Amino acid sequence: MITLHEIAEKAGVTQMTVSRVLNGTYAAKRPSALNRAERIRRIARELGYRPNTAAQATASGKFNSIALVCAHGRTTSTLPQSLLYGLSDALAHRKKQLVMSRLSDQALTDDQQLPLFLRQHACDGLLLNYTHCIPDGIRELIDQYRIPSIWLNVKQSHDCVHPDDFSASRHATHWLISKGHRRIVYADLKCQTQGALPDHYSVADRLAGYKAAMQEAGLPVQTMQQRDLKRDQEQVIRIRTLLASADRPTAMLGYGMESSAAYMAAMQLGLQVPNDLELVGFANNVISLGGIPIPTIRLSAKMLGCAAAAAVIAKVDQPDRKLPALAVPLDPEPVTEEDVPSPAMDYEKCLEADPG
Amino acid sequence: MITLHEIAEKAGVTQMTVSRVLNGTYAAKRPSALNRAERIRRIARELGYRPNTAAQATASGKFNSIALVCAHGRTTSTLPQSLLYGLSDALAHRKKQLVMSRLSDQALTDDQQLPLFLRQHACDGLLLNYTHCIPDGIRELIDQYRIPSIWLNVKQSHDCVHPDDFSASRHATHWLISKGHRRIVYADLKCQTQGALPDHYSVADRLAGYKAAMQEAGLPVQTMQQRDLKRDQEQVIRIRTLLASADRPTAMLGYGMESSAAYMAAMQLGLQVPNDLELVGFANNVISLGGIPIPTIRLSAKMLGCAAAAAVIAKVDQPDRKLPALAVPLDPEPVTEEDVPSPAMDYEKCLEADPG
DNA sequence: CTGTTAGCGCTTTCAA
DNA sequence: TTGAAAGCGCTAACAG
Repeated sequence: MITLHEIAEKAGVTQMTVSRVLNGTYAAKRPSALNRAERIRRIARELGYRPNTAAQATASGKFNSIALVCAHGRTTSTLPQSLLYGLSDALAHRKKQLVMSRLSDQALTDDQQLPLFLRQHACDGLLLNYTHCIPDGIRELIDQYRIPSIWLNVKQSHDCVHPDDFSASRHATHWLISKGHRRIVYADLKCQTQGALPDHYSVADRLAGYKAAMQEAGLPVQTMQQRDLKRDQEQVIRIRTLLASADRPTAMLGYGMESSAAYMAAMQLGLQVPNDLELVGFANNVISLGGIPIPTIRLSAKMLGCAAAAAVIAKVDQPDRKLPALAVPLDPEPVTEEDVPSPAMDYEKCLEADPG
Repeated sequence: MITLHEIAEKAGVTQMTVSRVLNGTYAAKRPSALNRAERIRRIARELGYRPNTAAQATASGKFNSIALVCAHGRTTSTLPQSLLYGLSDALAHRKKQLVMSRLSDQALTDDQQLPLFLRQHACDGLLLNYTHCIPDGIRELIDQYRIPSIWLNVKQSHDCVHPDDFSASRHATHWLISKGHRRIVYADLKCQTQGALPDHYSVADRLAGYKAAMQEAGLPVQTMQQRDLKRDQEQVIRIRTLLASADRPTAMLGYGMESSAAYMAAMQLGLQVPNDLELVGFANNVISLGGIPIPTIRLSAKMLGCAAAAAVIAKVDQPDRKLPALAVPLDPEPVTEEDVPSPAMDYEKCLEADPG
C-alpha cells in the first residue's frame, strides 16, 4: 500500500505537505509552490496512491459512513432497489459510504446478538428503514448510544423523511378527473398476513388525498376498503362484484397493486381497459400484467434517497437539533414506462442542492 | 466515546489486557484471572464501550468490509432485496460490513470520477454485480488496484458465484413431467430494450436444462423464443397464437415472467389455469397476477448471497488463488407462496458451514 | 498470564 | 508556506 510518507520521500517534502496538497487544503500562490503541488499530485497518481480511510477516520474521529438499518422480515422493512441506489448515490456524492445493516427483533433483547453497527463504533449516523411496527426497544437503544438518526418512510414529528402520499394521491385523482371521469372509486384491498399490524401512514394519507380531490371537484366519494382479506385472490372477486353493477365506476385509484386485480376482473367481465375502466395505482415500479403496463404513481425513491441523505448528514453535523419532518414530493403524473423521469424530478439538481 | 484505556483505568489493568479480554484472545484459566476478565467485561458493558472499528482497521490493516459494486442502469445490474439481505447477513455473521458502491461506465474513462471504493483504500474485497455487459475497463482497473474480487451472477472460469440455472430448469421440467404433462413448451420472450446486448448465461442454461429433461423423458422439445419483441405486450399475442392451435401444449416453462403473459392469453381463450394449462416461471419472488400466484422457481438469492460472502472472504484471505466457479443450487420445487423455504435451503446451516 | 514498547497512516496543532 | 511533534484508538510482538 502506498502511503503519504512514500510520496513525500519521492517528492522531497514532508508527509504534511503531501496531505495538504492531496486534500485541497493547500493554500499556495507562489508559482514554485504550485509547481511543487502539481508534481506531488503527479507522483501520487503514478504510484496509484489511495488514502487509507480507516487511518483518516482514526485520526479525524469521523467515519464518513452512514448505516442503513433494515428489519428482518420483509413486512416491516421494504427496500426497493431504487431507494438503495438513491441513498448510495446521494451519500457517495458527499463522500460518504452507505453500509448495510440488519436488525432482528430478538437482537433487541439479547445483548450478545446486537448487530455490528450497534456493537461497534463504525458509522456517523443511521438511516432507519422500519416501515411500520417499529419495535419498542429500538428508539431507546439508539438514544442510549446517541447515534444521530433519521427515520425513513415513517411520519413523525421530527427526524423523518417520507413520500408525500397525500399530494400524490390527490394529484392522481385530479388526473383521472381531468380525463373526464366522474365515477372514480378508491380501492384498498389487502390480505391480513400478520397479526394486528398497525397501518402505515400512507393508508390514511392516500385515502385522504383521493377524498380531497373528489370533494374539490364536487364529485361523490366512493371507496372500497378491506384490509383483512383471507387471500390475495379475493381482490379480483371483490372488484368484479363492484364492476358488475349498472352504475359501475369508470375509473379506479388503487392504494397499491389493486389495479392489476381490477384488470383481471375487467377481463373476466369483458370490459376494456382503459376505455371501459381506467386504472391507476401506487408502486415502486410501473405495474404490469403479463407485459401490459398500468399507469402508476411511482414512489420516487431516488428523491427520497436524496432527501434522506441530506437529512442524515445534517443530523450528524447537528445531533441535538430536531430536524423538521420532510415530505418528499412524488412524480406528479402516473407513468406507464420505466426510467422516464419527469422534469420536476431532476435528480442531479437535487444532488447539487443542499437542503438544510 | 469510551476507549480501552478508560476501561483499563477503572479495572486497574493495562489497555492490553482489556483488549485481549474483549476480543476473546484471553487464554486465562486461573480463577482469579477469570474473575478479573468477567469484571472487565462488566465494566465495558456498564460504560457502553464500543470498539472503534476505524482504529482496529488502522492497527490491523484489515477493514473487515466488502464493497458490493453495482452498475448505473438497471439493465446491467439487478439487485433483488433478498440478495442484498443475504449478502449483508452472511457477511455480518462473519463480522464484516457490506458497503454499497456504484460504478458508472463513464467513471471508467474519467479518472476524477472514480467512485470512493476505487479512489480510497477502504475495503478488503469486492463483490461485482454486473449481470451482463461488463464494461471493458473494469477488470483492468480492478487488476491494477489488486483488489480481491468475486463476480456475481456471471459464469466464467473462476472467481464467480452464480445460480445453477441448468439444474433448476431441468428440475422444473421434471416436475411438470411428473405431473403427467407431455406437451411442454419452453418460452423465452423478451423486448429488445437495448442495442445488441449479449445474452446472459441463463438464457442458454435454462433452455438446455429444459431440453435435457425432455430428452431424458423421451418427450419432444418445443420452444418459442423471441428476444427482440417490440413491446412487452406482444408476449400475450404470441402465446395466444400458440395456445389456439389444436395440439396446444398443456404446460409451459417460461424463462422469466412469460407465465403471466400466458395466463392472460389463456384467459382470453377461455382456458383454465392450471387445468388446461400449467405454468411455471423463474423469478426472484413468486410471480403473481392480480393476486393470483403462479408456480415460480425462485432464484434463491439468500443462498447466493451466502455463497458469495464465503467466496469473497476466501478470496481476501488468499488473493492469488483462483477460486473455482461456484454454481449455487436453487429451490428445487416451484412455489406459490413467499417465504416458505424448502428444507434443502436451510439458510442457517449455510451460514454455519464454511465452504472453501 | 500480563505488561511494555512500538507502531498503523493519517490529521491536528503549533511553531517557524 | 512548510515542518515538527503529538496523538487518534487500537493491535502486534516480544519480554518477563
